[in-house]
Amino acid sequence: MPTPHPVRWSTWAFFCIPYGPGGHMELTELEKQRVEKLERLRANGITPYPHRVQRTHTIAQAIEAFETVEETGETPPSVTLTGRLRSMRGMGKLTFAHIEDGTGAIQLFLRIQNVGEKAYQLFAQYFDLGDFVEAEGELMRTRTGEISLLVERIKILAKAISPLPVIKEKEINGDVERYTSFSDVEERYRQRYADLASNPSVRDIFRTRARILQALRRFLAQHDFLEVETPILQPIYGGAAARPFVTHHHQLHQDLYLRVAFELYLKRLLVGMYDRVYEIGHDFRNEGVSHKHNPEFTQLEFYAAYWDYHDVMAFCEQMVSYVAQDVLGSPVIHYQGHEIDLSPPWRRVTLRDAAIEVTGIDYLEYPTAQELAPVMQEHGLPTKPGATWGYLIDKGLLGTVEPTLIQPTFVMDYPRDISPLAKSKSDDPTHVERFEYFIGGLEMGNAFTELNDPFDQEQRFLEMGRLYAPDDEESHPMDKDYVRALKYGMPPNGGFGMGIDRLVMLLTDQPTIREVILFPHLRPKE
RNA sequence: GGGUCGUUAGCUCAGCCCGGCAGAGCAGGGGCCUUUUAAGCCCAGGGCCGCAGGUUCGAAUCCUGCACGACCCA
Repeated sequence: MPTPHPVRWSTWAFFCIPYGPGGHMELTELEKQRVEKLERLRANGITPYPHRVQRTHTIAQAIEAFETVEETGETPPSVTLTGRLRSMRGMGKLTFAHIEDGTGAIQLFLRIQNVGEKAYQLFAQYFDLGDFVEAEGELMRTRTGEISLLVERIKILAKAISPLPVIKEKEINGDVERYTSFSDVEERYRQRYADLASNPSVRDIFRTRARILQALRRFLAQHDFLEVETPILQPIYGGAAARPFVTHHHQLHQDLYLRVAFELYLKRLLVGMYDRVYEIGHDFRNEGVSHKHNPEFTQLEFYAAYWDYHDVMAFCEQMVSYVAQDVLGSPVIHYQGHEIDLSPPWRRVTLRDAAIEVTGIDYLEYPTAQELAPVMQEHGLPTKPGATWGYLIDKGLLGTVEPTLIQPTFVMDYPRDISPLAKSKSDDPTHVERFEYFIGGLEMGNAFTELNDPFDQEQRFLEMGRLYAPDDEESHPMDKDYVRALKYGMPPNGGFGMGIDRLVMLLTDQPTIREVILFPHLRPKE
């Protein structure tokens, strides 16, 4: 017996809920006025939400076409354009308006003598800012020289009931002065659709974001990387020191974790004889939110057989500067007042040297947590009771160094106990071949020469279990299947992770991660 | 987790210090207007002042708590 599907139920509900004005929507005064206009349109035999559209040109195409015929002296073309009404300046029997589509904006020039008295009255009385319209006519220039559509016919395509925030701006000597805006940060995120609809600069951020992802994929493809997809729902999480989200599969009676990293699955693929794989997708970390952290964020990870972390560094600096060049036209970027040159080679410094440079503390002189913690406290650096040596170095020392790393910097060679998946340095078993890299004071990513010795790997998982309690957020549970994979043999390889949101912040000069995520996580309002 | 600041009309904000009728611009409504572009002019309207409590004859304003947000610190 099939269970009733929720969609069925809502179809049923659809017939029970009174539809249209007087239904269950709560309307403001302004919205009620617009519903009234919508009803008046219907009363005049006009459907406010028609099915089909006749567009001959995008606005950008129309402007280009007009500029072409202006040069050749041909007759301007008759076009049908569509877009959202952005401004209206009614002057009695004449109205100027602007419409905007995804490609640009153009002025409409409506005269009663062209569109006819009835149509003009309907437009003037019942069309509002925010409505989508279709307008047909001939392109021309007004007396002030602005390319405009002299409208012969105008039709509503979709009525907007809620008023969009109106942004008025004036150009003064090339500078745009904005008279009002939609700027309440919280409301912009909660109603991102209204934010995007009224703030073109916000739309630009996400166009740039898309181009960054395209450039990354192109660069990786050019270097023979295969894009793959691995599970988001995982029975055992791993690959990063992070607290996971837990969910549950009802039929299988199985708890599942949303992945905190792709790492362990991607490296299984190297066992399976793919030499170079990468994945771009979401990681989920059940941690605090901040201007640099969203619980769900976009990550790039790649693994390349026969590389070590030096090869990964060389590839990383090439890739990031390629993306900047492709998207911004230059490897030199400007982030929050800093000029940053992404051209290779980037500075390489060991974690130890970086820590000495910034904090004055050589952590090798204090080889245990018991010795290091008091020294850090003397220097006014944060510590945590019960923290391991590696944790103190990572959070306390590196955390202090991080904001100073404005120009791109590889910080190399990390303590072993916070790096359970990286290969030890052959001349120093207390450290591993690992780097993190920093740009603009932001941690951009993490990489290592990957550990491929199954016995060492099993040992590391066991160490993590001893060092950290199972519910500790730094804990790293044993993944027996991953160890089993390593027993079949995994080629030596270099692995790499990068926070895409942070890269987008950098290349769009945004101070917070929420500005580069379309729908960032927010607390429920009530 | 701590500190600072904020939440007033659809949007952007003033009013708060020093308690006394709830304000402006834009948007919206009515009127005039056939080359405007922040169009203009005239008229009228629009509010749970985030929520709850307290002080007071009287609270948007002072006090306390809470919610949400921003920034800084941890």
